[in-house]
Amino acid sequence: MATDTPIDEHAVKEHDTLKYSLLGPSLTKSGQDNVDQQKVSEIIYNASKGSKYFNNEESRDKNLTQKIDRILTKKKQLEKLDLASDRRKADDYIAELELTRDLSQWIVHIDCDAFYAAVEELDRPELKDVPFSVGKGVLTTCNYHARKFGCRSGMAGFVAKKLCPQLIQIPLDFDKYTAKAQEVREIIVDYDPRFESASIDEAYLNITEYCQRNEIGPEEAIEQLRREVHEKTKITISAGIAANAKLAKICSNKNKPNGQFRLANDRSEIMAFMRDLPTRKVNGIGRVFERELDAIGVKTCGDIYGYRQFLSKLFGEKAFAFLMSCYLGLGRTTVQPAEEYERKSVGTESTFGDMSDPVELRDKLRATAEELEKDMVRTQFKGRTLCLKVKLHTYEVFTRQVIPPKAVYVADDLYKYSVPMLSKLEQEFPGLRLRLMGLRCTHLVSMKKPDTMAFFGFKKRPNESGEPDSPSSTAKRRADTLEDDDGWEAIPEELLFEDAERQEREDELNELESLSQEIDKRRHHGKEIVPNPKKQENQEEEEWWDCPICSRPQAANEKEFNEHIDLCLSRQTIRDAVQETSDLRSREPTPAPKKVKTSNDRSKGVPGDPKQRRLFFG
DNA sequence: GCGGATCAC
DNA sequence: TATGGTGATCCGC
Repeated sequence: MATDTPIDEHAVKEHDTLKYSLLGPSLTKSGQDNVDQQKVSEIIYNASKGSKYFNNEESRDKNLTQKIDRILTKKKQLEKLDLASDRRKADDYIAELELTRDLSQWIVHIDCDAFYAAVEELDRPELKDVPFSVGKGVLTTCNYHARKFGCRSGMAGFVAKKLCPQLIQIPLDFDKYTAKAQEVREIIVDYDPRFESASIDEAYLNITEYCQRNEIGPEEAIEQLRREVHEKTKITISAGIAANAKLAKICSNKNKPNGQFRLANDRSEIMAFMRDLPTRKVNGIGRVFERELDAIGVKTCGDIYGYRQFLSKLFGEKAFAFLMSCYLGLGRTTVQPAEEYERKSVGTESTFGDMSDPVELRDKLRATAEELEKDMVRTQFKGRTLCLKVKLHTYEVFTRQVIPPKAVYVADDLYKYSVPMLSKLEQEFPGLRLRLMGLRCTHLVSMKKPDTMAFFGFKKRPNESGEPDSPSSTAKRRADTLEDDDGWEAIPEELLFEDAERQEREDELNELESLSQEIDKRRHHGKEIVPNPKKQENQEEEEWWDCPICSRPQAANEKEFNEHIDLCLSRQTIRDAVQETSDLRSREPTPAPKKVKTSNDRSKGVPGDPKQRRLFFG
């Protein structure tokens, strides 16, 4: 650092935080110990400087600095007050948490080392001794040779090339990684049949029972597991063994690659372990929260205790509870198959060259809708809410959502109901120019029949053997029956609308659907109402437009008219009536039975069908 | 409930 | 030449 030039101290600080941020989210990952971070940071900074990406990062960094200033101001105010009751509240909570401590399980987290790179090396042994990355535009992962140069996942390819000019970049082959991951799973299932896939290359196991049954210690068992995986798949894995999932996850990073670490199931050892652990090592504390905590003086999990009286007021109740569990080294001791988690959304998004032509944007939206339909069919869901995501050419991200009159999954519907959101954005940001577009369905309605029907109490006809369905046989069937059988009894009469009423509601549904189409046509392809404000002047003869929904005349102002229509469309009463009708009509009521609640675990893993899980950064 | 922000992988 | 995709959660309004 130049010390002879006088620089505004504040500017230097911002400079540094930005550089730190530009280093990327995987800074704490392994393989970086011998890297000169200062030099790497300088190269990344210079390679990025002036780009739109850089400008956006700079802007985000400034916002965060302001947010931190507000946090510090608030902390100063709090310090003037009597926080005895807050401290007592925290102490009571700690005592309460302590009662939940469970040291009776051996939980293991395993993590394949540089997984994608390792799989590629098996196919192409010549890669073993040279630095290479998987993924071209952006690195999804890279081998340990490349990491020595400062290359890491999430980094732009051209930046990585600056750090390591001889870097070889090879394309992704997701099917290959999935197949290899399956080989690994076939081995670990012997150690815990209910193991939990956390991603394509990570899993949690509870080996308590395995160790008891085989009269083997946890460390020995995991050494054996790792050896077996290596022998049979040629993949090396790292593992952490501890009393709960949070600790196991931290431990698996301790002796990476190809190593393991055990933290004893002992309260004081766990407390000592956490005391010196940097906050960033905990799953759920990222770059932002790390900076916020650092600003108030919390650098390690042990530091949390001394600030317990401030935390809930500064960061909220959830963060308070989470931080307390970090200080104590507590975490979940349950491990369960990923399929038993409830999926909450299905979505797709893609990046492209800057695009601002309204017709092109609509084509892109249509293509996105078609992609989403595929995923909705594959996962067997409809969505009650549809969410449009855009990223401007400046990298700013915006989302907009609507509640269509019925649960949707067909591309035509996805498109139909998302186009108005796009049009609105075009009004909001004249000359809208995008680099990314995405669609996502939430508030999912399952299209899988057996389970949902059982949940609502509809009985299956007696099966062929004549014996009634036991709960266990129902559960057993659930896993693999997706086919559309029609063996359900008629829906009990009392659950249906009266015929006349049902007919009426169906009519309402049909009418509303055709109305929506009409609205869409008139808004975006018709002559009376055009999204392009420039064309508006020519069609100002009419003073009023009739709302196609409520029939009431509205001022002939495009913006207000659209807003009125949105209001009409989203009227709760219509929505509910239509939703109920369409649900009953298709005999798929759903909300699938709530399966698992995610506790105060701040980790954001992606449960769901492991086969479909996409993982990019190993 | 909506939209922005953060996080994991 | 020029910085990802999928999914989850939390917060402020």
